[in-house]
Amino acid sequence: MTEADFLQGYDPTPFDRPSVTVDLVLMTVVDGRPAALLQQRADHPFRQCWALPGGFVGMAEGLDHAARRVLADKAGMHQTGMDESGAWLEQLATFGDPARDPRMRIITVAYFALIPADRVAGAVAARTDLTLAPLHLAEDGALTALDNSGAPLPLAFDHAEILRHALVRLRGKLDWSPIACALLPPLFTLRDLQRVHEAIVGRPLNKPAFRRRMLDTGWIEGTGEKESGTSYRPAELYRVAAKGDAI
Amino acid sequence: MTEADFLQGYDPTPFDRPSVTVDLVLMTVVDGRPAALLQQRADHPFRQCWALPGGFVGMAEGLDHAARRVLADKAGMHQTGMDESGAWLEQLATFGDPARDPRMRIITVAYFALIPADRVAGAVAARTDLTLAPLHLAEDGALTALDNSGAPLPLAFDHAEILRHALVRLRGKLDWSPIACALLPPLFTLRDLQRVHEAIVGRPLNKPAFRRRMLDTGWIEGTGEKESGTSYRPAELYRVAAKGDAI
DNA sequence: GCAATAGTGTCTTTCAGACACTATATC
DNA sequence: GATATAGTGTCTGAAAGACACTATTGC
Repeated sequence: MTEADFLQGYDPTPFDRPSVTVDLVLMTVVDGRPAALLQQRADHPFRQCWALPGGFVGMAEGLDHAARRVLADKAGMHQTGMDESGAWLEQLATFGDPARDPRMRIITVAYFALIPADRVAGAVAARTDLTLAPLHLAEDGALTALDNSGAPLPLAFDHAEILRHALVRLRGKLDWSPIACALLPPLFTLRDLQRVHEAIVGRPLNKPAFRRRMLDTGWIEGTGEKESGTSYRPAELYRVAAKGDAI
Repeated sequence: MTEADFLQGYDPTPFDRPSVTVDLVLMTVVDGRPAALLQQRADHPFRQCWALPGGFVGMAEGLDHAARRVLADKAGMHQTGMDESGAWLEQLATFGDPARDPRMRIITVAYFALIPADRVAGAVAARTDLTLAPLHLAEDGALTALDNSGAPLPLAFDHAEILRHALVRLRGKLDWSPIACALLPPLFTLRDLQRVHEAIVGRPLNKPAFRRRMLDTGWIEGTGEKESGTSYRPAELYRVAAKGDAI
């Protein structure tokens, strides 16, 4: 029997199957702190709790595609120019505890997106069910998302755990990938980049050392242009280098 | 309506769903090279090709549990003592291209296990459909699994891609986690550990520097015991320290 | 003593942190 | 010129690579 014959007679129906969703941790930096986009649930379960934007994976749709769709639709972003302009999207991990959703067995593939704060702010301001919640990682590893007053937000499902993974991953990749550039506009100064790094690692960094390190990596390149609108010496504008390594 | 009421009336059936499997990259070091356990397929599709051991995720079973079950069953290992003695198991990534399996939509969560070579060798020798294939990562990033004669093995599905991810992950974690110790017996010498590191990174390492680095991390601790059976000066035996950090 | 490897002392190089200094814009 | 920040020169200390040396076992 050839493989083609085999496939023609194959019955794919006998077993019960879990549902598969994609959840998106859309992170950015607001007021010097890492923050994630959360959506307040209108329905049970976990009504009124805050959840990551997500959606079911279509039967003919790849996982990355589903994540991109959630980024464009549910997260309230406009699809226009989302990918070209350097939104960082990568798979984070998959969460499949049988009890993680009380309705039914749902396995979720968590993704991790980075976008400059100003690109998200508009969508958040236009909708009351969305918020950019600052994240706080305690010494003991517990993660909390905070509201405007600094009080912890109630999180739905296992989303606190997913957020924790995302923040740990973001911190871990800072030193060996140009990931932080995805949180800045296409043109940025080294000061801007340093502030993003400081927000994520949670402590001040040494200026000359940071500058040396960034320029040595080859991740970014100077444009020769300078920023404008400052009342002091304007800094040079940089952009992500064409040969920035992926993954 | 309370959440309990909602759940009682919830109908989880309406949508079509993908199948979800777990695939296991069981890696070890053989003859100074990284190698992975592969199983030759007896059936279509990809008959005669080599595949990662895997299995469907049960409806009431967590992902980690499924991976552990595959490690114990399909990989031909005996369950006895598998976890206590430090087999490393962690989630790698999830692969869900709609066309990755010609039968139907199967999303697979890949796991990554590390076991000392001698623990796998017995199971492999006892079965003709299992092999420990040395892995070769080319300069251009392409991964090939080799047979005894050094010829590339034909790999099923997207398993070459999964193997590539596993080897890249293993290399990346070497420097900041005690992961390599999982490829050695409970007691080992610093020379053994260095050889494992050299096998994975693919180049010789400096002895004093390696020794300093390993002892400074606190990942391992000396036992005071020495190896026996050598015809030269016996080396001290080390073990993984009790406070070795996880993740 | 010989062979073989374990384990260490130390020099050099490299790189991060720290600090002070110079440079350049607006006002 | 005052001010504020950009950007750099240089010292110091920590850690890696390299090499040679001493130590300890079996034969």
